[in-house]
Amino acid sequence: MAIMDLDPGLIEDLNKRLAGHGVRPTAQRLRIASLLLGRPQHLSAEQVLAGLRNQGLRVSKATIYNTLNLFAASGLIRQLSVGSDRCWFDSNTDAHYHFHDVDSGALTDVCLRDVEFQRLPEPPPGMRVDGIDLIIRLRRKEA
Amino acid sequence: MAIMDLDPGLIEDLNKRLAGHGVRPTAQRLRIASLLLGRPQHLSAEQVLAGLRNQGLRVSKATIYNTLNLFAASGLIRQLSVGSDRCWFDSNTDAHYHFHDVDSGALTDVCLRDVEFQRLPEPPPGMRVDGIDLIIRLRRKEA
DNA sequence: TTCCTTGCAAAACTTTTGCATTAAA
DNA sequence: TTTAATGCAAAAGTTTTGCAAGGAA
Repeated sequence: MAIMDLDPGLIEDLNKRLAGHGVRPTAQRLRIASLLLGRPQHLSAEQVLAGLRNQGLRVSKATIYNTLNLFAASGLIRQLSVGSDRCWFDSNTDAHYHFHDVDSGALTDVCLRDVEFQRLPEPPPGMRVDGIDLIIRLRRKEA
Repeated sequence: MAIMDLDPGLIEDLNKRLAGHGVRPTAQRLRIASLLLGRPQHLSAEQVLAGLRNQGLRVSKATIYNTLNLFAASGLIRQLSVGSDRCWFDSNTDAHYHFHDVDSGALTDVCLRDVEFQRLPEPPPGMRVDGIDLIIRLRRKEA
């Protein structure tokens, strides 16, 4: 399956997004981008690898990690640490928060305006706030 | 070094804390508790292991993980996921939040009353909020 | 005895690295 | 031609598991 099998308009669009973040758009990167960036979602490296291989593509694990780390460093995606094991790559880079269903592990976005802070602490001297990670842990309601 | 080398009052105190959480107070567990629970701190499993071995104790990695997981499950400590790699065990179980210095990796407590929410989202139907993890990422302020 | 805890080694799992090959500028 | 990206395998790091031995109830 060649990169040309993707919709040309989509390729063009992803090309611009990658280039706009200083990322050279290679075939593998476009593949990964087309899998991940299409809609807001949270995928593990393993899921991205499996998704591409299900399309019949030949991709290596190293390239997956290289690319996901590159995307995260250049601001195309966000890396989330939720459980203790693997981490998640979030295609939604708008500021937002998360619900975390502790039982199922599921992550759901919480949009920015559903949370308002009345008070936040001053950062220590010489430091500035780089971002806020808010995870609302959920459990099933007892009867 | 026997467990008796610990202050008897401390042992008694830890004994009660463990028992109060349904954890049988064995020698190794008391050792780990005395290292971790004495003051608010964030330690990795590796750090707990090294701390005990520095005291000349013979402890296995499996026991460290067994015990830390048991402590976390019984509410004696909290497990934190911050970076993507290892996780941290927090001896402070009071509700609180964290600063995370992205450059150094350092974690600092933010006390409950330094954060106030004006609005929080409703949990999805059938779910209840189990807790809120708030991590304020910090970077050095540019000149 | 019986059940639980511990140590040790090995396994499992996630992520990174080294290096040769390939592709792109 | 020169640099960067990719695949593969191996390595590194963290956490879990299997099992035998030891301890407590």
